[in-house]
Amino acid sequence: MPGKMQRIPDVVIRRLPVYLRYLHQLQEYEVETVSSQQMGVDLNLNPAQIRKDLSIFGDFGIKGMGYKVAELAEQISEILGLNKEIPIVLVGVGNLGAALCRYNRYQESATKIIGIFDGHPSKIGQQHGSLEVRPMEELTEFVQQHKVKLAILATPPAAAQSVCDALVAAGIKAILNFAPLLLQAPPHVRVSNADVTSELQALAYYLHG
Amino acid sequence: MPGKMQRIPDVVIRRLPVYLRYLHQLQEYEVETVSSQQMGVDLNLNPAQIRKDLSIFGDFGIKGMGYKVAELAEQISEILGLNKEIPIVLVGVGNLGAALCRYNRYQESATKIIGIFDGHPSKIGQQHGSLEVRPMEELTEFVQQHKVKLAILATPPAAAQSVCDALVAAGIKAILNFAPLLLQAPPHVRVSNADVTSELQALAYYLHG
DNA sequence: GGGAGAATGTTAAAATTATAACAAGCCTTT
DNA sequence: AAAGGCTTGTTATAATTTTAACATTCTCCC
Ligand SMILES: NC(=O)c1ccc[n+]([C@@H]2O[C@H](COP(=O)([O-])OP(=O)(O)OC[C@H]3O[C@@H](n4cnc5c(N)ncnc54)[C@H](O)[C@@H]3O)[C@@H](O)[C@H]2O)c1
Ligand SMILES: NC(=O)c1ccc[n+]([C@@H]2O[C@H](COP(=O)([O-])OP(=O)(O)OC[C@H]3O[C@@H](n4cnc5c(N)ncnc54)[C@H](O)[C@@H]3O)[C@@H](O)[C@H]2O)c1
Repeated sequence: MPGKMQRIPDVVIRRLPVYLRYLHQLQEYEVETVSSQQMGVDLNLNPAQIRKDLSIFGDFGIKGMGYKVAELAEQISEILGLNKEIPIVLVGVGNLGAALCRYNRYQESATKIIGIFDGHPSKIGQQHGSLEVRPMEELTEFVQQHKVKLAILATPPAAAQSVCDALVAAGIKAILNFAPLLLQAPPHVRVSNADVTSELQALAYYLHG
Repeated sequence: MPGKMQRIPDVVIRRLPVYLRYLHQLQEYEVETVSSQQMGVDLNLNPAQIRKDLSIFGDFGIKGMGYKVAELAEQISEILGLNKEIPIVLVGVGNLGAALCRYNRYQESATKIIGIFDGHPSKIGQQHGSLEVRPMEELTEFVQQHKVKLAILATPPAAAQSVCDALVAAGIKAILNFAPLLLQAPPHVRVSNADVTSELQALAYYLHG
C-alpha cells in the first residue's frame, strides 16, 4: 500500500514479537491458518486491535479465512528485520550476563550474541559457551568490524552510563539495559529497560490494591 | 482526600518505581527537595504527568517549593506496599534463576526472595547464597506458611503453565514470568512478562526503521 | 509582615490508543 | 456458478493517556 507515510506506535511494535511467538507455536502444531478472532482469544487481545496492527504493514489476511500462519510469521519477521541475523554485543559478563550468554545458545532466533565484553581483568578470556570474554579495549573495533547495531548492557549501574557512551560512540543504535538506572543517550539511539526490581515493585502494588 | 474511588492506570503504577529509584538517588547526593520540573528533565518525562501521577494518591508537594525527597520516597514506598518486606518465591533455579537469587542478596529492597524451588532432583539442596533449593513438593506449604503472594517463574516454557497453576493454587497473587509464553491465570492473579527475546526483537525493528 | 517568585494540584484540551461497526471479498458447498 | 457464511481491512466511535494552562498558595527575603 504505497500511500502516505505514518508513524507506527511503539506499542504496536512491541506486540509484533508476541504475535510472532504465537504463530511459531501454531506452526509446531501444524495449524495452517488462524483468524484474528482466535488469536484474540489465545492472546487475550481484542481481535480488532490485531487486525489493525497487521493492516498497518500490509494486507496479509484472506477475507473469510484468516491469516496463513507460515506466511504471516514470515511477514512479521520481515517487518522486524529478523530475516537476517542480527548480531549483538553484551557488555558485563557477571551473573546475569553469563546467564544471557548461555541462554542465547539454544535459542533459535535471529538475534544472536556474537561478542561479550567485560571491564574486569579476571573475566577476560573466560569461556561462555562458544564465546570468549573480550576486554573493553576491543569493543569499538569489534562493533565496527562486525557492524553490530544492538547491545545488551549488564554491568553494575555505576558503570552503565560510561559503557553506554562507549557503545553509542562505537555506533550502536539500540540498547537493552539491565542496569537499574536511566541511561542518557542521544535520540537516535533507542534504549529499552529491563529492570527486574521495578517490575517486582510494580507487582507489589497489586498485592494490596 | 476521601473523595470518590478511581481506577488507577497500570501505566502510572509502573512509573512509581522509576520515581522511587530516582528519589533514592537524590537522597544519596543529600538533595532535600525536588520540583516536578527537575524530575521531568532528569527522567525525560513531562512535569505535568509527574504531578498528575502523584496527585492521584495525595497532596505530597509544597507549592512554591516542590517535593521533599525523603518524604515523597516514603509515600511512594507506602503506596507500593514496600514499607513491609515482601516475600517472594522463585521457581526454576537454572541459569537465570540462579542469577536472580544471587542478585537478590545485595539488593537493599523490600522485595526479597525467601524460597527457591526446582523440579529437577539434581538441583535440590543446592545452595545459592543463603538459600537452599527446595523440591516442588514443598512449594504449596511454604507459600502458605510464609504468606507469600509474589512469585518469580524461571522454568523452561514447557513447564511454565503447570508451575503457574501450582502457584495460583497455592495462593500466589502476582507472578513475574521469564518464560517466553503467555501464561493463563485467573483475573485476580497479575502476570507480568519479562521476555528478553521479545524485547530484543522489538528493538531490532528500530535498527532499520 | 508583605510582596515577588515559584511550583503545586486541578481543570481543560489535545493526542494517542483501543474497541466497535460494517461494507467488501474470499472460500466452500450445493 | 450462485448463495451463504466467515473474516478481513477500514472507517467511526469511545476510552485512555498525555500535555498544556492557570488559579492557588507556599517560601523566601527584605
Ligand atoms: N543478576 C540479576 O539477577 C539481576 C537482576 C536485575 C538487575 N540486574 C542488574 O544487571 C546488572 C548486572 O547484574 P549482575 O548480577 O550480573 O552483576 P555482576 O556484578 O555479577 O556483573 C557485572 C559485570 O560487569 C562488569 N563490569 C563492571 N564495570 C564494568 C565496566 N566499566 N565495563 C565493563 N564491564 C564492567 C563486572 O566485571 C562484572 O563482570 C546490574 O546492573 C544489576 O543491577 C541483575
Ligand atoms: N537464561 C536466560 O538468560 C534467559 C533469558 C530470557 C529468557 N529466559 C527464559 O527463562 C527461563 C529459564 O531460563 P534458564 O536459562 O534459566 O533455563 P534453565 O534450563 O537453565 O533452567 C530452568 C530450570 O527450571 C527447572 N525446571 C524444569 N521444569 C520444572 C518444573 N516443572 N518445575 C520446577 N522446575 C522446573 C529446571 O530443573 C532448571 O533448573 C526459560 O523459560 C527461558 O526461556 C532465560
